[in-house]
Amino acid sequence: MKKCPECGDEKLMHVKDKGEVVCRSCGLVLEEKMVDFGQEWTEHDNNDDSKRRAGAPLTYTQHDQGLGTEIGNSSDLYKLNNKDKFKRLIKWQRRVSTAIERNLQLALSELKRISSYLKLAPAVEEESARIYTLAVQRGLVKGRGLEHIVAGSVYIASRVNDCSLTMDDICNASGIDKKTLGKNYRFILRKLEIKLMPADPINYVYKYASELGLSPVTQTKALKLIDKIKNNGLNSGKSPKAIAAGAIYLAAIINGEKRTQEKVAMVSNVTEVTIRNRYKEFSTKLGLDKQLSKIQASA
DNA sequence: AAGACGAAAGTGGTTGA
DNA sequence: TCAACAACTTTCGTCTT
Repeated sequence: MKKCPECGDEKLMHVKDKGEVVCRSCGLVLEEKMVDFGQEWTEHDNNDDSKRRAGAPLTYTQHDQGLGTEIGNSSDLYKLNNKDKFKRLIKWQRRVSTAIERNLQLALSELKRISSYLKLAPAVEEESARIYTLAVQRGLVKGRGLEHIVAGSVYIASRVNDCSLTMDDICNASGIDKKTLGKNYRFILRKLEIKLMPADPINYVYKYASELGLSPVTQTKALKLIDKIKNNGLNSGKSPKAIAAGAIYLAAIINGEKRTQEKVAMVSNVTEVTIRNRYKEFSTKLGLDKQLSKIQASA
């Protein structure tokens, strides 16, 4: 059993889908982004080639998924048979591949641009490309800006993958205003019948806490608060950013690492008013107000 | 002077008729 | 499609430390 080098505790936990191992007591991240490079099948005898694959993996980030084949003009067949037939084939391949593929080429280069600007994880980029490809195939891009659908796909992919990108981030990267992005991503959701879970405040806690320079203890305190908030149904209908910000503000005070509302508002992109409303609500409804006024009295 | 507080008015999203 | 509603924002004056 592994121990946490920080506090020596053995209670380690896996954070879902993130490939991280975190110490339950102090919040230290021990391992992150673990990838298993081994093969995913068991080899029973050395001659079993049935599951081996060849070639590059399929990817949606290339317009033909990396599988494109072109009719060449130097093949033996070309030389042997009549040339007219092959010229016609080449011509037709070009024609057929134009509409959707050219669109995809353009869109994917836009996606690459956004992706590198936001430093997206490859999995998120891949998912964005997949969603976009589906959208094109269903003809959703017709009559709409290509870049709008790209931005929408990126937003959906980031939500699906629980990475803490906000609409504002995507807007900055793509130069599209929030209203348009909102319209388009919901349009894609509806047409592709994708169901989106509300974003989890927990994903924002890691980000905000590190930007505020808060200790791991405070971070885990905030996570525990969010747990309670969820159990008491205080999260429904509220913005996950606001919940994370409020919980962090409260956790920081309780742990004697107080940050000003202004600073928390800065990193979380919620207003001080909202942080006040949330943390007040949390402290009263979770019965922390007495503890809180004690701390504030002694400060 | 900085930070916290809360009222008032406005915005955008959701829901239900 | 429209109205009602809660959450959130913006702005601003006041209070506290």
